[in-house]
Amino acid sequence: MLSKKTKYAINALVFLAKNIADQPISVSRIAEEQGIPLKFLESILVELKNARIVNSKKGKYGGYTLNGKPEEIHMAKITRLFDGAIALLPCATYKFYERCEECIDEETCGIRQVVLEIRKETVKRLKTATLADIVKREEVLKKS
Amino acid sequence: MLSKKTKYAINALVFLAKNIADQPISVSRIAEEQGIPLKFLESILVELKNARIVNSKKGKYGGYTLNGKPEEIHMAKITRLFDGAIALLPCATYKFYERCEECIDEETCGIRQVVLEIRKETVKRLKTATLADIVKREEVLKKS
DNA sequence: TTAAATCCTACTATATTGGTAGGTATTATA
DNA sequence: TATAATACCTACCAATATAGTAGGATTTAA
Repeated sequence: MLSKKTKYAINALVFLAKNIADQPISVSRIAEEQGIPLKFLESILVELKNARIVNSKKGKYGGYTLNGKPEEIHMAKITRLFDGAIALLPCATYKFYERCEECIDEETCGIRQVVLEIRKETVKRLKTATLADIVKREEVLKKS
Repeated sequence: MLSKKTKYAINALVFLAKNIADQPISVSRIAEEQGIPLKFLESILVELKNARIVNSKKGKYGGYTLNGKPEEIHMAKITRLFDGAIALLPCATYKFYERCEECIDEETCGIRQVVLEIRKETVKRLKTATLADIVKREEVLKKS
């Protein structure tokens, strides 16, 4: 499962992607419109800023903007930032690899092979799910 | 991530699949050979028994056997038993469905659509990963 | 009768999740 | 220059899940 933090982050980013303008958007506005607890969202946006996924502008009329095009920011990156590994087992990730403690022979582990295939497929799909892709999907869904 | 409980359960079941005989296999033997804490494995096997995935025989020379063919027992079932939902969001599962609290319109949610597709693909692969399939994969891997 | 097994109930330590509280620093504008 | 609105920082906290452990009761083959 994605944590609420990740889900909130994606929601906030999609909101930013839908509201690109000259003025940055404040945390309180995002929190209100997306139904996210204000203080929690604040901490999420600071993390997104440290990861250079958004830009911030301090002071009055400050707020956040996307750092990059909506086509470049995808769910895989956000998920990894907040939840860590995407794979179902530590031995099947490449960004957060760890050996399975109880595993006898990783190289010939059938479970790992299955999980590797699932991770590959999942990451591919999460990378395709850019902010632009999500916005587009919602437009299509609203029409039908 | 799969919990250790799920991973242990799959390991134990694969072990049972590799060692089908007239006599049931005791928890202590599985624990020893698979490197799983004995008491923890006991509780796992009781759950598997209650879910009718294994049979048990009490008393001396008792132990566990698979309830069903290795071709019929798959990772999706085990994962759902111990970890619950497979999908990345509660709104994208059918066995454990729950609405996302903060979601404004589930029907037109682009994130949900992505997650639904991932769940579908993942479940398909986990269902293909039967005990027989895992054993077969390991045989192939050992040859190369 | 005994040894070896499953099964049952209760407990526990640690980490993670999903927040809250309170204040500081920065900046546009009146 | 004062003020209001904003990002940013530090610390805390309650609830839940995870990964077990402890100690026995019950069952059964020999």
